[in-house]
Amino acid sequence: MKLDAIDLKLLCLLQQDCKKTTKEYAHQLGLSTTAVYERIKRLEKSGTIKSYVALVGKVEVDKTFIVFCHIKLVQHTRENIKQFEREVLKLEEVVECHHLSGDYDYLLKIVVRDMGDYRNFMVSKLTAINHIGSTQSSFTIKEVKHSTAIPL
Amino acid sequence: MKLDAIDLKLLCLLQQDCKKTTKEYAHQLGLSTTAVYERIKRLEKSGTIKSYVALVGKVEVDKTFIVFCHIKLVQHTRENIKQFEREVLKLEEVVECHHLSGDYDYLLKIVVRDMGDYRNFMVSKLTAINHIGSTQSSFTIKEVKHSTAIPL
DNA sequence: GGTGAAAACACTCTCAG
DNA sequence: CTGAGAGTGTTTTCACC
Repeated sequence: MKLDAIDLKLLCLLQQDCKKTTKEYAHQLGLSTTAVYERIKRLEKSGTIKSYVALVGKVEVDKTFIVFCHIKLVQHTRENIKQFEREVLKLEEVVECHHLSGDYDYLLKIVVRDMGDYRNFMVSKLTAINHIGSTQSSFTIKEVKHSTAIPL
Repeated sequence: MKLDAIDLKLLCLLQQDCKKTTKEYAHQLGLSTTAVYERIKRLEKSGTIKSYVALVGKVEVDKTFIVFCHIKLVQHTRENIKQFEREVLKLEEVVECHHLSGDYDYLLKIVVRDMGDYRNFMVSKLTAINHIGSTQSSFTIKEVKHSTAIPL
């Protein structure tokens, strides 16, 4: 879909806070509420806006242990890749999984409570998946920045 | 703050979709709308719910090039670390920055349009930051999984 | 494509129990 | 936590620019 400058500005606002009133967005964009209302509906229907979600504080729910785990498969057959990805999707602790270029095949971002929980996750869930050759985990000492907004 | 089982269930629902009506959450939780209304307000005020945001499709806004960039600093003085982190926060293309354990010091997640834009970003923005020793970039071939929800 | 008003509706929020 | 009521925002349509 074609997006003009106002659409991008609106998306920026919605990526920061989606619970304001249409009136307020209209004010910030210098448009009428109707115009903004219709733009939002259009963005929703076109799939540009995928969903509206609540962001939860890691500290408040006691899930502050973030791990990045690089994974190498033993063999890169189509079947192995498919099966690995299917299994990873089932693991709720894995919040992101990227098929990467470079030395390692995959990068997983895992969110758990502490090192003990991570060990349990590794032993009973992750390494239970077939075709994994090797893994390398790095732990987040400090989350310097985290944004869910796509830069526009 | 203390969270009971209902709070966690409610947070799960809100992490998936925050635009439903209180009535609907009440129905799914088997409570009255008022009870759910007050729980949500409590979660907001305690900071457990940090914000409500729109999630935007990468494809639809033409920002499908995701890069993970490992960074090593030349020297780990307190001043270097502070300055590096301050500079990184200013870069809108960087959606995540983690201070990591292991070989490299930082892991950055960068979202741009294509390889050309990434090169520009590297040359004119990232490498302009002081104290960077070496970098290593991996490109996402496929985003297998991406969730903004913390597993609860 | 945008505006402004108005009507119908639904939800938020408060309060008494 | 419940249920009902008052207040408010959304949603839709309309005539018009």
